[in-house]
Amino acid sequence: MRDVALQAGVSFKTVSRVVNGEDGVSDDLIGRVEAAIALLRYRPDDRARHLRQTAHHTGAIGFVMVDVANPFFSSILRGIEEVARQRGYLVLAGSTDGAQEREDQLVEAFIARRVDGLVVVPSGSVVGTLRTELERGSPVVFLDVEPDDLAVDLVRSDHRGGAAAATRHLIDHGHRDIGYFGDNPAIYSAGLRLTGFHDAMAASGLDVALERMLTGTNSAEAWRAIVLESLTAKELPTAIFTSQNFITVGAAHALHDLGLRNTIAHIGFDDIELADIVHPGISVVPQYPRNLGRRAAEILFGRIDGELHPPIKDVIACEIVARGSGELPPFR
Amino acid sequence: MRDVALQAGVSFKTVSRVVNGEDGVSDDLIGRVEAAIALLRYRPDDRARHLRQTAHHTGAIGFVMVDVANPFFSSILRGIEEVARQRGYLVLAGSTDGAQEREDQLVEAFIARRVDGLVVVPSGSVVGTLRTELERGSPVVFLDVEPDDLAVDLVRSDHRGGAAAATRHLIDHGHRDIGYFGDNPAIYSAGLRLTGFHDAMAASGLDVALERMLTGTNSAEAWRAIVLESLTAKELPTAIFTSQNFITVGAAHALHDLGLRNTIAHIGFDDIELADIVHPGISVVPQYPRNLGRRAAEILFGRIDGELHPPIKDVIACEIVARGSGELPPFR
DNA sequence: ACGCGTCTTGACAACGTTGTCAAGGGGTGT
DNA sequence: ACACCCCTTGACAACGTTGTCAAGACGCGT
Repeated sequence: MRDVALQAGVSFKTVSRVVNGEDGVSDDLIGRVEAAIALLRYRPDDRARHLRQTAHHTGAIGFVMVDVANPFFSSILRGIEEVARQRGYLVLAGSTDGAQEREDQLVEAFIARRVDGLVVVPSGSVVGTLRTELERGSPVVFLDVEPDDLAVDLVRSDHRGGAAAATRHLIDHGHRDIGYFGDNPAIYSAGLRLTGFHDAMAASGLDVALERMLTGTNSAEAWRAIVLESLTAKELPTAIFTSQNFITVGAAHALHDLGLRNTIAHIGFDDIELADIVHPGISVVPQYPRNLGRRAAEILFGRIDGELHPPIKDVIACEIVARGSGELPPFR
Repeated sequence: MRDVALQAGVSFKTVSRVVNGEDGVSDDLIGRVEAAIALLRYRPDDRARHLRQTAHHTGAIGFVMVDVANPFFSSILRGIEEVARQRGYLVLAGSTDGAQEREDQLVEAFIARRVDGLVVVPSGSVVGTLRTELERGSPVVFLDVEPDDLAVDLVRSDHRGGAAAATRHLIDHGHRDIGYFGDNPAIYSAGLRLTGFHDAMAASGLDVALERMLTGTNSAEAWRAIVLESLTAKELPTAIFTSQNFITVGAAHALHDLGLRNTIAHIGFDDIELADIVHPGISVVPQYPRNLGRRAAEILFGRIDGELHPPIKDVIACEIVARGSGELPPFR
């Protein structure tokens, strides 16, 4: 900016005025300054700009998720981005892979860059940097995961209700021996889904046939192997519930490998591409992640605008999409 | 920082020293400063930090893509993030939806925040803000799209070769009437894939049976309708090539709707979840987007580190994954 | 007791920008 | 001709941080 001022032969305050389109600058000077800007390829520095205007916002929000490569999260990100774009905001995003340490790093980096707010899918309980940030009063909206001891803004699907509905769906189709495959129940959503599964089983007085829970396994390939191995026991369940998109894909592959896709009923949490052209179609309890993201961003911007109402809890109901695999009768 | 200094009864320079872990501060003062930091919940401001150290880097790179919700791009982002994380870098990312205006906005916003470099999937020809940035000498790596008039670092798949191989694959299985579905060929990769298709057809002296190209259609649902409508003509092609993941999914659905999945051969560009458990499996020419992202980020960081070699052009070869649908014989 | 070096600490400028205020020029009303 | 006001322009401080340098305290050798 100094260079531009020198080139145009004006004070750098005048350059600032031109850059910001303030009026009260003569056409002559505007022309000279613009010429100098083009000549020197000057670009204003938002860091300095925001630094000076301490009261104002920085035009960026952060999104801390588990893994962008998971379409569930990238769709959420897309939803957040849509809302942010309308407001001229930028979204900083990062994947934690479920690691607390990485979550702390990301939150710290975002805060150091002075984002105006955060949408977070916490990895575990809310401790460390994130908790400090909440205490400082930074706008934070939780997504998918509800911290147990904090009153915060929250958007999530009804994991427990959805899982219970899915399980009941299998029971209603005559199944008694139902297997469950899910992430480590210490993960909030995974825990709730397991609880929902137990809810429905208990309500019908059924014992759980098979339960496999695993930590840190986030590829469909890994789950394929796990399900494959689990279903080679002599006593097979007549139906399975898979509590997450990668698991559903892995299990579908495994059932396919074993030639059991028409034998063992299957219903999954999260929707999946092509789920309706396989045969039988894969029945699921879909979430609508882009909407989750949009909603979270809307709440966040409300807070950024200074809205002070008590914490919002949006728990979005889940309904079953029946495509065939979840409606198979028990094979025995 | 001033407040922390006041609270601890030291100069703010001493606080700076403690925050940055410089030595030459007595244990007594370190203790007092740390207590004050905890008490006041102080967080350093990276904007001011980087502003002062003009020579140094800001620890962020930008990624401009078409749409994060497309797994192809979110996987690239993930790859970039992995490399960035190792270096302690943050990734700013944004979707353009293929709009030049939005691309300009994003590049401008990233530059205004002084990212150290950019990975870009340009929407059209390289004009406007991005071109100016290149001229200024900012490190930029192009991904998936090669600008026609610029010598730049580039990572992409061999769109033309891959499409030609896919088409030849169909021809080798006896097909003569082959239909093509793809994005507007003005889009770089779509154009090359169409050219590859034509290459293979021409090499075998075949006429193109059916060609549908569309602009701005980026949902599988929309493509399903388009393919559905195209395949109700009396004279059906015996095979189709779909040049992108959403199109492949849409076409698979459409073929399924028409009961033609076992009749019309089908091969697609980009891999797809579940492509191997449908029947027949969907043959594809996969890309490995996470690797593309990693590679682009590595080149970018090389430039950021000041490497000066001539532009790198990584054109990654594509091979066919045969799963059944691409190996169906002509039905007539 | 004095000079010297080392170690700790602080004062101040600088980074690139905007907010505040004052100075100068020109026009208008009397 | 003079007072007044408005319009344009610039000087300077401030934002939160780090780099530079100097000042003071302390220990050691003579």
